[in-house]
Amino acid sequence: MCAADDYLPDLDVRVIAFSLRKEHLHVLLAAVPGAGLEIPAARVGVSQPLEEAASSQLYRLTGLRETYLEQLYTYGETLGRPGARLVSVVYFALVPAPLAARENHASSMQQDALQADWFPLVSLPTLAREHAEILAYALRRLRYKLEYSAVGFQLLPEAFTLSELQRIYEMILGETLDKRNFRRRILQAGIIEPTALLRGGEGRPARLYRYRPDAVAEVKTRRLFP
Amino acid sequence: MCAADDYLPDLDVRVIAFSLRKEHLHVLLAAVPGAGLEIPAARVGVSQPLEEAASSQLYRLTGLRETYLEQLYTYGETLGRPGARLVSVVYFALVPAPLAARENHASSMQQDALQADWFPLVSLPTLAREHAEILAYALRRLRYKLEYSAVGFQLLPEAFTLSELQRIYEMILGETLDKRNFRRRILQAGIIEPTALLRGGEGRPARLYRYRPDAVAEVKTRRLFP
DNA sequence: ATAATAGTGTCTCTCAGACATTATTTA
DNA sequence: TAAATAATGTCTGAGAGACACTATTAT
Repeated sequence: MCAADDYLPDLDVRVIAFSLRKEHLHVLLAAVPGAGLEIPAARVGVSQPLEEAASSQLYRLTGLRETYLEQLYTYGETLGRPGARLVSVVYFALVPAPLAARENHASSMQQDALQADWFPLVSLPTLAREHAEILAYALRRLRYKLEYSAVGFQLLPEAFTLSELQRIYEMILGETLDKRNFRRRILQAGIIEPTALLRGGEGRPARLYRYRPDAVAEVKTRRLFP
Repeated sequence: MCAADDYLPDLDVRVIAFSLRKEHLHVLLAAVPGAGLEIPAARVGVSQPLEEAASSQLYRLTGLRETYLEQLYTYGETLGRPGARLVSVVYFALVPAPLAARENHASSMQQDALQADWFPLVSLPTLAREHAEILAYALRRLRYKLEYSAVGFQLLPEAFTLSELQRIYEMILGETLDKRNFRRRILQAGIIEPTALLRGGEGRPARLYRYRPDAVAEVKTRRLFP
């Protein structure tokens, strides 16, 4: 035991990763022996920046870099033993939907190493400690962010159709949107642009769009108050 | 030295307190011997919730409870020595403007105990380490929050005139607002209500308003994207 | 009476929201 | 040719933003 222990609670970094799989929003959760399902955690190395710890944890989990990652909140979790403290800096991440081909491939291999897996947000199992509340807060923030920023694209592969994009918005917001209004507004915003490609399938082929890398991600929200 | 030290950076809680003094926005800063001016910090007690540590720090600094307090961000600060880490959970607080009578009274007594004092945001002295950036971020968040929530009232005493309220908005947003539009919108929002009182002075006396305690603090922002 | 501050109404233009039909493909 | 999905335009109502004068008090 160390004298300073009184004031040095344990510290880790956790990542809530959202992704679309099979038309539903999923989260990445880790099965921790003896504790149940948790938001996956990682220790922070000496003189390792917090965000980098989160980012390399996300790489370990998904095999992806350069995904959207943002600090969410810092929780002082109460563990079972009295006096024991765990401070978790929680990040949330948006992981692009996999192309159909690699869906059960490279990424799941990475996950197995940490016993992490994707769970659909509808019909979620019981989580450890306060993790259900933390996750609920992350989802609220995601919904809220979707309303004033362009963050939705981070959940899609590089090229996507407007119908796919609309379905994402509907899925996260939990309501249906008018097709014409949706297209008008999303195109006016000037953050996506058409490509020369079409995607075939059942019905008329759809034009593929892509996110404009030069576009400002955050749109200035109209001030309303006052 | 303890074996776990590698993974247990030092942890504290800091509070950025904004307040209006003499027609300018001020911040509370502490002079730390050997380190210069800092955002005031407090240790977190064993099994003390983070927010409570911040809230009692704010009480120590200002003598006030029940002020607006919100978690801002968690920084891993780099100290001088290599390998040394300090993780700070930073909160920001809005402290009501003092009534003219008690301006240099009870509250400054409390501050002296911790060598903390109010500094105007215009013409700010040099701060320790990364604290200037952290403060700039807090100010951005305050501006942003002002645009979609009712948080501005937290900087005023219980009763205030519409002109005073408008000056707060102008001061924080750094732009002038139209008087008639301001009044129309703030009254339509239904979060303040007139009292029976007037405040005299030079010129026509102004009606006093107060924040409606039953009002929803956060107004739903019109979705814009898309 | 003059200086200082409080208080009040209208018009225009933009944009969100509601709404139905045609176009192109595969089976 | 039927079924499936993509693509497109207009009208209306609400509200943001621009704008100038009258009212009430102290000096």
